[in-house]
Amino acid sequence: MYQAPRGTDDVLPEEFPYWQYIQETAASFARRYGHQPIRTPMFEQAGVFIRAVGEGTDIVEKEMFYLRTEEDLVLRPEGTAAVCRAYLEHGMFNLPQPVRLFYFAEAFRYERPQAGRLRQHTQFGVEAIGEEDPALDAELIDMLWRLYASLGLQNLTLLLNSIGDRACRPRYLEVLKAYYADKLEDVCRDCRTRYERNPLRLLDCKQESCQPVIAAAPVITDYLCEPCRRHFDRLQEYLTAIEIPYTPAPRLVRGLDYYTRTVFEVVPEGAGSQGTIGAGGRYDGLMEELGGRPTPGIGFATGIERIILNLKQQGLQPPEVPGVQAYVAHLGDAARLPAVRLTRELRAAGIRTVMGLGGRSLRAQLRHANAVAARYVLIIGDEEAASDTVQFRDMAEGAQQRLPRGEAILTLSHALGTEVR
RNA sequence: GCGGCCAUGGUGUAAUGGUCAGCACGGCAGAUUGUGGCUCUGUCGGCGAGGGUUCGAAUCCCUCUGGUCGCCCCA
Repeated sequence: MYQAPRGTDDVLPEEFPYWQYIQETAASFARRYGHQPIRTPMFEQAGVFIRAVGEGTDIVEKEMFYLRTEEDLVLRPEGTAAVCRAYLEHGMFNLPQPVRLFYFAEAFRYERPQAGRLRQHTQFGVEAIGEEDPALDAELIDMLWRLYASLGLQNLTLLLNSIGDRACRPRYLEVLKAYYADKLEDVCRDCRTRYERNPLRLLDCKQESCQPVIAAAPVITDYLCEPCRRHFDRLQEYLTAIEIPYTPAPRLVRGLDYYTRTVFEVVPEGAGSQGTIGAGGRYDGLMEELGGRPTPGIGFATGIERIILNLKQQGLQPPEVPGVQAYVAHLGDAARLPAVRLTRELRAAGIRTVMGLGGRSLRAQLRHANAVAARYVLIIGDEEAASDTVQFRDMAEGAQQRLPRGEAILTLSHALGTEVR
């Protein structure tokens, strides 16, 4: 038997209420903040991500799905870089800035699957490009935070940090490396590698043995240049003003190289390693990396599957999605065509309808109607077919009456509270 | 990419080397002429795949596949 590929999930009908609920809520939030939808291809030239996400990152180095082509195409491993490519390609810098966008996009990463970590997952992403005002940072953080609240998620923590920019980060990294220089024997092997390749990630090490070293390490926020300092201070001012309870996280860094200044992450209480449900940050250097003019930007992404995981853990149910409203049961050869026509008419009237199939007994059809939770059943037999009437049955009440066909449709529409079109 | 645990019908499970792999839920059908939910009866359907050990394997061993937990990384 075939199985879905490793690390992928089928989303079955019973799961769809979650998806619909989250997507509708998220889209409505994005629009409320002035954002418009965008959709980019599932695959891109590999360079888009190599340039944007960074050559030394895990995503680029070992997690991209390369397609079998000569063009070096890869399945999109994240959303931001692709949207920035589209921004440049379509000259969106000619639009009123900032350009505010949102999207739902599948992302693909070749990783070892775990609960909350899939090879294909879906992100709700939001980007605001072309403005560096920290008030914009605050807006996006606000959107993400309120979205979770609106979905009913509890006990979340918003971690916030600034990782500086090209002006001040190199200086900090030197300080950090100087600090680590005489401690390399005390830290784990990975950290020794990080020391050479990506010192910022030293702070992110989870090894027990490295914690004391990290705890005493110099903190980047003490080394921010004046503009970054100011940006970060303002952002915190704004967040406080709009009552977003953030937690300063001076050691928070992110695994994508394009981030500058603001970075943030939302984690549930008691989060494991797959805990982060949403994260983002500013990427003021990214457009240049992709060959465009210097253009600031900020965005976030949140994983739909992880949101669902947390909704379930917290016992939160999505609103029910409507099911079948009417069922057309029929028996006898004379009722065959009238039943098909009636079904057609009901659907034309906007009523969600299914018809009994397979020439089954009336008993079987009613049982079926009950199983698919149809509230009303319209029954046509020989007599009804001959007189152009139907038996109109309310399954919940158990009441039934014979009505002329047209009247039955009106009665049904009325009962369902819908208008016949 | 590293380490641990796990794998029986669609779902949840029982059977720890030896009767046709049992049960529940579920699907379908039936319980007199054209009426659902409850009940009863019948029926459908399984040892993840491939090797090996053994007289004999769901059960022991190996490989693969998949899941899961921790690490790494990330949404």
